[in-house]
Amino acid sequence: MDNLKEALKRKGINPSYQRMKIFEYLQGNKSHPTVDMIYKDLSSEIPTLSKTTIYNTLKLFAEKGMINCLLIEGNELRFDPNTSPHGHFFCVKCGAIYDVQLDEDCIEKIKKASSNEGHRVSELQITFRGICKNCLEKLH
Amino acid sequence: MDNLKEALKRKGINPSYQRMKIFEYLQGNKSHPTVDMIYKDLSSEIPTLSKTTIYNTLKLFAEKGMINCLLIEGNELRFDPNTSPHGHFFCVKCGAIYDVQLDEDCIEKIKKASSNEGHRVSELQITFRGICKNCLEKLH
DNA sequence: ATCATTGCAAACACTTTGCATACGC
DNA sequence: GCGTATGCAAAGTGTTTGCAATGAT
Repeated sequence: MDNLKEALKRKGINPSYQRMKIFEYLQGNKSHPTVDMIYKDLSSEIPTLSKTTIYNTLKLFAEKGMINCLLIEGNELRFDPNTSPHGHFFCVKCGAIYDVQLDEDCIEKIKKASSNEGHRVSELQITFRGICKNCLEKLH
Repeated sequence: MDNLKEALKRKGINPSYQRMKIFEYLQGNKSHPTVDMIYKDLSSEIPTLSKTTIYNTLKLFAEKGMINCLLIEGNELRFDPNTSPHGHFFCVKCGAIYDVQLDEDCIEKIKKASSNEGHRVSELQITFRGICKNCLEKLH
């Protein structure tokens, strides 16, 4: 718990109990959870937890560059503690989201395509949609 | 108007007045409009037009592969009549969305990265965020 | 007459806001 | 004690649904 506290402090974030718990949850959960998932999973441990706090906390984390907000499916935000450049595969069948490692050269090349048109690119989101490995196997 | 009618028929879509008008609007408007933009722009011409009809029509067009639905910013769907593979640049300052031409080889390479992990990719969305050319120029 | 399309109103789902309470130094 | 963090309730926003009215053949 102390290392969580230190990690938040280092980012200039006051390490309250809720913030530490949400941060811990994100670290141990790479499934790109929604606010609702975080709420459901943590409210047994923190019965008074409110969604407002989760929204506030995630917004704060995102502002400090600790997590990325993803808009992948429907109207639900998802949160990703992995801020290194990578893509996401969304399974239209089961709704799972997988990280996809991408070739660095390709990412640079693609970023340049946009810069070349005169825009200043700060972020790049690459999202795949299709049917995931697990669902494909179940079809047999 | 007749060529619009034919285009819809060819796709197996009953060419009602509303559908033709919405299709025409999309053809002449490459700014990736939202439902609200379409509604505001067309309701002067079609005073009885309802958003439900726009939603229904766009859903139908998307199912027939005539347009793509984009989830780029906030919680608003955007619609793109250009179904060839390309990326989108979203300006965080003015909200404009630009098409970005992408290197075909790169797209193929990136698609493979995901297929290699065992998933079956059917769609790929590439979205840039940053400050657009116009806004950069205004900063001087 | 029949079937598809339209469009209003209500329901929904996710997010944000306003504000009073509780917490921590 | 004071400033920040929390959390309830209400409002806001985009989308979907239910269903009656309309339109086309």
